[in-house]
Amino acid sequence: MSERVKSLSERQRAILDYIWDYITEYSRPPTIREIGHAANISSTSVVNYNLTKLKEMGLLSRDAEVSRGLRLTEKALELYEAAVETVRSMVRIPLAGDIVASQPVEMGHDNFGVYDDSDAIELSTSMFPKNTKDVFALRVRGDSMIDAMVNDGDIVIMRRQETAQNGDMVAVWLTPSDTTTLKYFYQEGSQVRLQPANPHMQPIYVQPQDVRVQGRVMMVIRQTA
Amino acid sequence: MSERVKSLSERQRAILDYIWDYITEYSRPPTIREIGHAANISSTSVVNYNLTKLKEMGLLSRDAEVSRGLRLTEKALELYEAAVETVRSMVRIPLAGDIVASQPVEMGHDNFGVYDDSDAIELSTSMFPKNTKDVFALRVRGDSMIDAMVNDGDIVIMRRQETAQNGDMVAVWLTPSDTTTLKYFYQEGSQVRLQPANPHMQPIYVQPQDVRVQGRVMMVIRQTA
DNA sequence: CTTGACAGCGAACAGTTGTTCGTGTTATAC
DNA sequence: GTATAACACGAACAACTGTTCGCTGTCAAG
Repeated sequence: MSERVKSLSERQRAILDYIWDYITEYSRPPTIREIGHAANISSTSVVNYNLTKLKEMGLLSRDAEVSRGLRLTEKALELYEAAVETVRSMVRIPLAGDIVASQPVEMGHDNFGVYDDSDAIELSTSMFPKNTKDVFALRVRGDSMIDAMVNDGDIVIMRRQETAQNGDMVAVWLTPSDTTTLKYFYQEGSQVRLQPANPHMQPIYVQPQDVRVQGRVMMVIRQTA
Repeated sequence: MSERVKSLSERQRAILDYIWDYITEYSRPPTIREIGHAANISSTSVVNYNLTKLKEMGLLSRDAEVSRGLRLTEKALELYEAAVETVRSMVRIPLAGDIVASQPVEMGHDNFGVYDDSDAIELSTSMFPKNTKDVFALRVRGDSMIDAMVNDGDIVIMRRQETAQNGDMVAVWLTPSDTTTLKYFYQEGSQVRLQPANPHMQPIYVQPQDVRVQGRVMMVIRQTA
């Protein structure tokens, strides 16, 4: 995120700052000329030029031929919005880290409670009636879990446990391939069937000693807006 | 407060509603003519007249001689955010029904607040900073949306709106094939690109008149335990 | 040295936008 | 019946606003 910001020219930074300030103060986006005046740019075309640049960086979106047709994107808002977290009476689940296919799930055994407060997921107790001990959230990195219908950026809420019941969706560490995947777990006779969430995909069968259950997936959340 | 609201004429109510909806959707206030068009008022002066009335009632403030110089006051915001205030800490979203590929999304226009309490999703407001008007949840039936990485039984939380910004994930009704799908929306020149959430899949290109945006997908939730 | 990308300037244009004015309609009070 | 206020209409205007175009200057690559 911040490396993108580094590439901002001084002017673009000033423009972005002004847009943010203006919206904060007036609850509406500024005009091109207002931006130009604030950034000491005499020509509207220069403002337009830099706005296009900012748009290409994904920091704002524009509605063509609409007065004040500017909007800051989520990416831009992140730069300005400090954590406006307020304390609420509900389940607070630490966003403990990332989950990637190439390494085991990090189980924050020791650093429990050391997680950053701003990085947490809040869920209503009605959706989480059970106790929340050993429950944590992980953000999925990469699209290696896409076969489990879990995408890059999704948040997986799971409970740490080393065993699984049939039908549980679990995060498992596969020793032979050294990979982490999310699968439905079925103990069948002497072997284990790992069933992808995507019903169009075929299950894989592994030996119990090659499977290390890391935790049970309780929920997958995908925020698109 | 409410006696003041009673004194709103039907037109003023429509205008205020439109301003609220517009700001929610576009993050900028509408113009006088946009208001007039939405409220079936042919003359800008009539809109101006009613805006003055609304201002006198303290429901909005205006910046003279500034395009889109409208702002809703706290008093007006109360009218729309009242529902959220009661719960305070979380948002209660009606589970309005099912979403299937073979028919348009059902939009519960009128039965707002009449939904069954047991069929609702509760989310923390920290995950949902915006207003919750026209926000509802649908349970996905069938695996026809699997290409959008949305599975049978998943819950889609969406906001009803008929337009989309580039990059929004939307539920769209495709006229030629009579199907509903979830796709990322991109207006590109004279055509629309619908990008599947699964990055391994190819986008489809359609003509704007063949696409009917039903709503914006704000979140997808999958409960596995 | 030349070229091309990048950044910027100023001017002009067409469409948009808030404002104002004269007029018409309706309902209520006197 | 008429006066008054509230509400509405359409037209016109000046200012505002996004867009486009030709041009200049800088600077690193070839």
